[in-house]
Amino acid sequence: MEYNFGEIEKRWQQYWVDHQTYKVTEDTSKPKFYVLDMFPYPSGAGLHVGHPLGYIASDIYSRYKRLQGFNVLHPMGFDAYGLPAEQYAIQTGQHPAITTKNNIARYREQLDKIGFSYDWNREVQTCDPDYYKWTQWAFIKMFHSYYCNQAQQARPIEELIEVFSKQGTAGLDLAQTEPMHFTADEWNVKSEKEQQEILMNYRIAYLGDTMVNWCPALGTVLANDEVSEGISIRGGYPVEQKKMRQWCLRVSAYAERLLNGLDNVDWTESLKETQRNWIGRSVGAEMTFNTPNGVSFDIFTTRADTIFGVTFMVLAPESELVEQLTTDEQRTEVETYIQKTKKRTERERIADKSVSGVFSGSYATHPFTGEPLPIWISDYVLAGYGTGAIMAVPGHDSRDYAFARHFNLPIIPLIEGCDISEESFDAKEGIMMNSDFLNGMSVEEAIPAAIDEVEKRKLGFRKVNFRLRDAIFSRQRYWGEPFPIYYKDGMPYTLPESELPLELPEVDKYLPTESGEPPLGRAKNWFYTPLSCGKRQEEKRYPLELSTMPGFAGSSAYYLRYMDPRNNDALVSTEVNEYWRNVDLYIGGTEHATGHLIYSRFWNKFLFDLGFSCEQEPFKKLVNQGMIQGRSNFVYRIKETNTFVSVNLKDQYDVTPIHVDVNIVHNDILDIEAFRNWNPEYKTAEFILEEGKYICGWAVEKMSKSMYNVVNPDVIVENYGADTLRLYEMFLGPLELSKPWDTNGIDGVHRFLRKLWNLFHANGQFSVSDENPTKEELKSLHKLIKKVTFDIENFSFNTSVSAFMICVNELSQLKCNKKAILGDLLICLAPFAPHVTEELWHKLGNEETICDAKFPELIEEYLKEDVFSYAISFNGKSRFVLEFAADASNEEIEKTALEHPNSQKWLDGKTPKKVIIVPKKIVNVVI
RNA sequence: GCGGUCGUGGCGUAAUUGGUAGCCGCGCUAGACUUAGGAUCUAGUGCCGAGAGGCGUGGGGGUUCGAGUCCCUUCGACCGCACCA
Repeated sequence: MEYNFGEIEKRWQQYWVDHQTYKVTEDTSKPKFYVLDMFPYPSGAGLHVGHPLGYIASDIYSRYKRLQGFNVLHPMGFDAYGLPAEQYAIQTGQHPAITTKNNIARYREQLDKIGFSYDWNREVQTCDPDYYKWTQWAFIKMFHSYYCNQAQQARPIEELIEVFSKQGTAGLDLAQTEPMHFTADEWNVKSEKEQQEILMNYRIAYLGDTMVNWCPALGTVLANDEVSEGISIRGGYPVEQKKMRQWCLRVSAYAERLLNGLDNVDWTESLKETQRNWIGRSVGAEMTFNTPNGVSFDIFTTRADTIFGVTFMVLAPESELVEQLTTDEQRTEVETYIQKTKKRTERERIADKSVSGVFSGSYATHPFTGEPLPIWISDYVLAGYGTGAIMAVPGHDSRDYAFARHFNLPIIPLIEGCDISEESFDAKEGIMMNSDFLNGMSVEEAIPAAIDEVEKRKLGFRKVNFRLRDAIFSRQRYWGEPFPIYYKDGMPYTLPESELPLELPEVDKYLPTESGEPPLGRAKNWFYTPLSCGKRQEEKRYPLELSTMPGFAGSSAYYLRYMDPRNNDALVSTEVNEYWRNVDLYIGGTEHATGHLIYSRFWNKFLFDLGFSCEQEPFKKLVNQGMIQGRSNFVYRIKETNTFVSVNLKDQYDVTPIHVDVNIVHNDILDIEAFRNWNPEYKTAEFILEEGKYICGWAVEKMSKSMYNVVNPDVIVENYGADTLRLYEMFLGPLELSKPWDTNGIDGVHRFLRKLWNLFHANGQFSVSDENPTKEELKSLHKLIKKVTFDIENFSFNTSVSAFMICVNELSQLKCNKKAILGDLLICLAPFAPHVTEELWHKLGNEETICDAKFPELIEEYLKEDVFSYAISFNGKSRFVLEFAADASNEEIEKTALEHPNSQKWLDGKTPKKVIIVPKKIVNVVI
């Protein structure tokens, strides 16, 4: 009987569906384990072999945990809102919902073929109103919350309103957009609109006028993580800085907690470091500088110790201070400069490292020396970081140095012995000089001493600054969650929670309106009419928000929704949340390090503060799978002919390499017939072969259609079976490593599965022996159990596939087809190759499915050796190997080893100084 | 510039965590079988050497009886952040 993978896999997938094998419920009698994949965005191109890599790993881990008796939650869904579907809709007019639905169906079909153990009953799709109801709900909660820095917690805004009416802002420490101070009396006399405007300064979801990344080509604003080097990540269009009123999430309020929380999660150091960089905490001081004409402004510095080296001040061109500090004589020059910087795109600004700037005409007074400091304006100071103004210390900051050199400003050295003739001395080391009370201190001592003095003289205070910005949360696009917001008197109000979801309306076109409003401006009746006594008050029509939410909105709390996906009364019920808690293992790509993984942690912490999530961190352990690159194949066409020459002969001709579809190449050998049919142009192609074959060249490139190197998992499943695909993807190398997909070598893994099959299928019959296994067979099996347990726990799937191969090879040699050993072998293997194993398991007469079975106990007894091989080494160089009984004493081993004729040769009459015996391994003789 | 990860056969990789370097697979070589195949099986395969043996984990140095593993130094690759004050 052949190993008929196609038939087996089809049968078992049907069995799983019929028996709801992987349906999971909250079973409190079992410990829970939550394994999650980053859900995919269903693109039109379908899955390629790179996508399932992480899914296979998580599926293995899920199955392994299930076999260990855990109740495993292993769900899957789709991140269905996003730009590509909308761009496609703009081009074709097809509704993105349809495109998305089709793409999801295709993804689902492909995923099913690979044989994952997902509980599809729990599937979520972010564009489903039943799902985004809870995205909108969370937004409403954020709108109605503020962040208290003292309690380090989000709180309902009603509390704040109460406090304002009693004490104003006195004694409060709140996360805010702008510093504000008012008394209770001042608050109480304000109109509702004025109060609403003030509250906007504190809401966690707020409307704010901020510099945003505006992408004209996409017609929308983008978050910082959606832009790289001035180019949009989606589409690669230029992005410019623009001040706009946008919905924002006060992520920055959580900066400290997001940073500290990293210490309590089991993520890779590099990923944590990426997040730490992104959060960018720096400790320093905020200091006030005054000008003779009464204007004062604040700057942030991490180097308060260099205060005596300040020779000028610099403002960001966008800073509001520019207006106040520019003198009449300088006004024209300043305005010209600002116009010039405004015109430049972010990309141009980054690319151009040349020094530019303009003098404002004003001077600030040095707070210690009283010296006048010229105030300059330059785009090397960023408006968005710190206060948008700096004190320039050209001696010890390379950017200030370049600026000072360019404009001939004085440079003062502050560190004894430093050479600043060519460049600044930026290192935080050395002994201070030219610095009054700091002289003689090391930099390390001088930084806190300087800040102490600043605080003493009331010139400023200690301050922690973060690079992390608030997330810009509106997109001027169609295909996203509508905001549950309507406007009354120009102020935003939330819809009542009971009226959620606010469904995405139909529009005639997916483009901005003629007046430049977002596509939702095209929707008919996009108004909110309040409900009163169950009746819509048609006379009141309030316009609804026209922006939609960004892609990360729907993916921020999906892991919570999987716990309780059909609950219509809560995102997740408290009871269910307390059972599943958070994700034990999360697998996905590093590309989400500064996007989804920050937003999701923020979102969860917010829900935690309000008591909707019972854990501070959403993802306990996180593993990043590597990318699978493409392995392109080439044929070499001799120039101006239709003749192709095999790779090793190509140097003899003048050739053009041409990408050839990897699906018509096997082990780098071209299927000539298929090639002739591939493209009419090649119908009459001639070939110069080597040893009767056309061998293709190859290169590692990104997997993409244009390189003809996309390998579709369906094709592999068709030819080799899902089990081979799963095993091979794991066997390719460590999970975290990026590697090219190379179909060469898949036969080795496929052969292994056939070998396993053949162990129990001799002469076309399933045959299994009832005899007791021998010690040798048990030893082989338990070596495997030990290795597989260790490897899966350590996510070293490639080595455990190797372990299986070794075990099956050994059992083949022993011709072992014992029932007693087969059961355990199959359960060990189940995480990897469920179809083959379930099939064999079934044939054993076991009615249980693999998923009800238990992972076998390791019995160390079977691993015990009778004899051990010792390497006998002299001064660390091993020379020969001797065997000793397992119970041999050290004295015995030493004596025998030294008396061996080979030892005599190496000792050459000398007496050993020392003999070191490493148990079961080595006898090292030190001469 | 700052931070992180890593360098092992022709290739993908492994090494029980400081103890016989190269497991497993691909590829390659030879042989067997055969209805000649992109099939299967057996043996071999780090390098040099006929052999004994020598040399080998990017380079150099160190600690140790013993280093792929630890320390210093240097070269190289990849990733993240970056006019962030």
